[in-house]
Parts: sequence; C-alpha cells; structure tokens
Amino acid sequence: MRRGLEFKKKARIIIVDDNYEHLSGIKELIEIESDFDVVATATSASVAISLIKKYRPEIVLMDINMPEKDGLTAIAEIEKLDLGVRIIALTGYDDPDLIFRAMKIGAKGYILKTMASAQLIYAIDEVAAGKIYLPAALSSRFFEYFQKSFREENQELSDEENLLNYLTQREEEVLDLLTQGITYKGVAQKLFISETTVKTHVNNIFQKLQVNDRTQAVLYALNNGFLNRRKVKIAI
Amino acid sequence: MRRGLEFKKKARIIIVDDNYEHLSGIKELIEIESDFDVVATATSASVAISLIKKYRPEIVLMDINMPEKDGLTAIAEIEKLDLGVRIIALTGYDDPDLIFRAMKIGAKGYILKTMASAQLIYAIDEVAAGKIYLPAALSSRFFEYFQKSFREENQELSDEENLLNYLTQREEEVLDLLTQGITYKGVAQKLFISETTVKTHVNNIFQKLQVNDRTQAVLYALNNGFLNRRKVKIAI
DNA sequence: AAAGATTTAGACCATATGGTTTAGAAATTG
DNA sequence: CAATTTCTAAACCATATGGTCTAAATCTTT
Repeated sequence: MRRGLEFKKKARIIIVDDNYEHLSGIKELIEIESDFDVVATATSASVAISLIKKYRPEIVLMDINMPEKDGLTAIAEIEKLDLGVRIIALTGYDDPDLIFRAMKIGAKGYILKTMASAQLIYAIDEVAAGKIYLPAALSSRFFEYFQKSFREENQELSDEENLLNYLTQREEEVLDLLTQGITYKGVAQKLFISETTVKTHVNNIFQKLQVNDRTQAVLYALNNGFLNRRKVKIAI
Repeated sequence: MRRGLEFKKKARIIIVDDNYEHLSGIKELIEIESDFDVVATATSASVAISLIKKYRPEIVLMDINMPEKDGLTAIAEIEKLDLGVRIIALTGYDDPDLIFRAMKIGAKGYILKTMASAQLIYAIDEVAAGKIYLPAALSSRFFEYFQKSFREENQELSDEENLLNYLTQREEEVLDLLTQGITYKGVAQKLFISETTVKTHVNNIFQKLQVNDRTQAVLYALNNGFLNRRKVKIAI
C-alpha cells in the first residue's frame, strides 16, 4: 500500500463494532487496502477491553454507538488502563458533542463510517505515527462547538454585572487568598497586615459581592472568573 | 484565482501586524494571489480595533506576537464587540498554548507565517465561507495540548486517593449543600435534620477530607470532581 | 442474632467569623 | 491643594463555626 511501511513494524489493530456486518466490512477493507494487522475484533465493549489487555494492540477502532456499555465510557476505561493504546472513534454522524467528548477523554482520532476508505486508512496511518487526526470537516465542527461552549459559559456576566470588577486591588488579593482556603489569620500574615484589617477588607468584599459569608464569596469568585490557578473542569 | 468566487462578494480583509515588512508582504501576497480586498492594515492592536469598527471587514488577519496590547486580548476585545468579524490568528511558531487560547477566545483560524501562501489563501477562503480552519499539523498539536490538560487536571487523583469517595451518602448531601454556599442552619432545614446533626456530619467530612473548615471542604469538593452544576472554566 | 456502619442528636467549650462604627495614614485624582 | 478613594486598624458584640465526647435509633451485612 501507500507510504512505505514495509520496513516498519505493522501496526496491530483491534476493531470494535456491535454491528457484525460493519465489523467484517471494516476488517476486510483494512486487510485489503493496508498493511495493518487486525489481530482481533469484538462486538461489545466489555469483550473489547479484555481483548485489548490480552493483545496490547497499537490501535483500536471503536464504534461509539453501541448499546449496553457505550463507546465513550469504554474509551475512558481503556485510557485509564494506560496501555498506550491509541483509540480512533467511529460513528455514523458528525454530532459535535460526541466528537468533543470523545476527544476530551483521549481518542486520538475520529472518523465517520461514511467517509471513503482511503480516509480511514490515512487516519490510521497518522494515528499510528503518533499524531492526532481529525478530518477537516469534523475539526471544523469540533471548534464550532468548542467556541460556542466558551461563549455561553464565559461571558454570561458583562463587566458591569460582574461584581468582582468593583473590588479594589487589596480586596482582590484578600479574596484570592480566601479562594485558597486560607483563614483570616493566615491572610493577615501573608499580607503583613493585622487581622482586623483583613476583617475590614472581607466585610467590604461581602458588601460588594452581595454575599454573607466567606464560602459564598469564594464561590462567587470561582464562578465568575477569578483567574487563579483554577483547574480545567468540563463535565463529561 | 481558484474556486469561483467571481460571483460572490469579495471578502474584505484587515491585516494587523506590528512588523511593517510582514504586513506589506502579506498584503501584496493576498492582493496578487487572491480576490480578497485588503481594505486596511494596522501595526497596532488599538489602531486595528478602530479600523475594524470603521470598515466592518469580514476577515481580520491578526498577528499574535505584538508588544503593547497583545494579539490575544485584541482578539478577545474584537469578539466582544460582536461585529461578526472572523479573525484568523497568525504567528511564527506553533506554540500549542497559544493556539489553544486563540481558538478558545474565538479565532476562526490559525496559521503560521512560515506556511505556504496557498495555505494562507485557502485558510481565508474557508473562514470566509463560514468554516473554522486549522491546518492538520496545528490541529494535531492543539489536540495533544487539549488532551494533556484533561489528563492532568482530571484524573490527578485515583479513586483511592480522592477522599470524596470515602464520604457516606448523607455526608455527600451535606457537602453538596455547602458547595452551594448554604449555612448549617439552611442545610438542617433542607435535610429536615437538626443543626447539631449537620455539625456532626460536617465534622466527619472535615476528618475524611483532612481539612479544617467549611471553605476548604468546599474547595476540595470543587477541585476533585464534585459533579455539580459546575461551570466550564478554563483560565485564558 | 451479632457486628458494624450510618444517621441522628445532645452537651460543652473555644474560637473564628460576621456586623457596625469610627478614624488616621497613604495614595490617587481632579 | 482639596477631595476622594484606598488601606490600615481598633473597639465591641453577636453568632456561626469547629472540636470532642457520648449515645440512641436505624440500617446493612454476615
């Protein structure tokens, strides 16, 4: 086939699809059109996982639309095993949410069953070579979804509405320390001011943020873009 | 040029680059190789913004590496204006963090200055057509970064390490209410139990999470996957 | 049935936190 | 320079929160 892989180790592949027709179709296609080695196939995620543990393939082609255990959780589980298996997700349609979630949990590629066989082979080639591959069309859809989620989630408050913008420099510093779970005494020490001064600042913060206690102030800060060492969190 | 745009309205473009050499280079290239209409150029972000307000171009080519006001904040500001301008980011190197941040704040494309001119024209074509365009190489880098951030941030704690898993049902309920900024009294009312019972639960929670106060417990919960109505937050 | 964990709840006490007021020093702005 | 804002800090008090211990009722599990 294309791209001299003859001298490389042939990538070993496991294919997972609950539809046996599709499964054998893809298997044949790969065996005919490429140099890859289909070492096993599975029609359910749970079987697939034990096969993966057994054969340690380089690549797994995983259908996402399966009953019982769905493909996404299967991918998550396989990734958690940390066997270095590179998973390519496979579906019938380009639902951006599916694409987003698959890539998020670690899929190294995503292709549609409707795509040409050459595209499939190319994707496997790329992923086997250590890259992450999304066809341009899917990549475009992914980014639309990606950006939409940020638009919606991020700027739900305008600058005037975001009460954090009314805090003074010092109040921000105090609040920043509070969002790290530090007590008033600790804040006082860190900022080299007295504890009563901290209390004064804190009370002003409460007024400005319209909250009643430390926990609420911290929550307000975190939910409204207090740019700390904040962690990335997107619910699956 | 390629792709019959003759009958379409020619896309109007503004180019922003603090390096005048580059600026005129790109300008010439676009004027020669494509049908697009370069309506203005700017060597600073602030000038660019007023030009954009004035000319309302379809496309903006924005260099990211600029002194003074940097390109990313400029993009954010332009996006905030919500003029329907589609921004393509432009840099010398493929720093994945830059790519990630640019796409996050709404860039519709990202290309390297080192890329062939045909690639640039193609990118503009695609973006002008309403798509989001990232060359395969950059897309790959983006996803590596994207996935790494999730790996690091999400499963930094194993199930045994995540102290939240040692909480009982009831303790979880209490903690959940605490993460909503509710006081002990409020929790007692919501759960139809006495306030002293709440205190008992809370103290047990503190023991299990190895923290000393309510705020720290809430922070621990939020940072370790207490899957609430939590918002998507990634610091720019 | 016995053992164990969970949920409930009280007493008791110490301390941290929150509410309000006043006020001087320092920095900023007009 | 005068006016304003910010930062500092104290006094005073009320209440919420945290620490520790004990213990009964309920539920789970063996």
